[in-house]
Amino acid sequence: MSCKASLINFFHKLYSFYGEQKWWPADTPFEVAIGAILTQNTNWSNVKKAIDNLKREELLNPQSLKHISIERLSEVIKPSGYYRIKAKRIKAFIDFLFDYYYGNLKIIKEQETNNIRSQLLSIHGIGQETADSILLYAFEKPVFVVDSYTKRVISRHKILNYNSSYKEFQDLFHNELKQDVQLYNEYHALFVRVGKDYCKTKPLCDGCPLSLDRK
DNA sequence: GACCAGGCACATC
DNA sequence: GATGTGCATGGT
Repeated sequence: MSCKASLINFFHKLYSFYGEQKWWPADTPFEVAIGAILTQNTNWSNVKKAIDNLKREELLNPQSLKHISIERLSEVIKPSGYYRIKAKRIKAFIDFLFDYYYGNLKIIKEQETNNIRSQLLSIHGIGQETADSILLYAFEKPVFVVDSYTKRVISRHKILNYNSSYKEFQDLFHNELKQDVQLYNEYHALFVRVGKDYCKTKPLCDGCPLSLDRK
């Protein structure tokens, strides 16, 4: 089928239009994981404020987050929105980290990808997109991250229905593209970039590098 | 003031 | 399995 050509073609169009995105914007894998939780249904500019707060308070490390109260954590991450829920989710992640891995992310990375994924999914507040973001951007595993922008673009091009499952979208990319961490890294980041610019009200409208009107 | 943003869990049918 | 709802801030 022509999906292979289409998907890699989309990638090249986006890449030549926007260039390298240099994701994930974080200094450490741990920061990626916390950022992945904070960015759930939230603009990154708000997440950045929360992360800056955590850094300023010297809280952006497993030990500090293990000992901080959930109330205090809520206040620090407030700008990211949904702060009460996200504080619980971060705590659940930290508990997992200390219950099974001595608070050390490096130990997790050595395991098989699907094994890590199911462990992440068992943590309260970590769903498929958050788990896959951590797998790809923190652990550098070749897992394609599907987000709302991805679904909009793919469904607008009538490759899949918008209501298709997460797995169906992910399988599309896994099957049609080579399993390549750098490719998946850049591709997802480019979807987010093009989504921010063009997908708000009129996805793939005039001027968008993936516009339906230009071939 | 309305609308949106790099989701997820939970209730209900 | 599908659908609806609560969660919340800050930018446009």
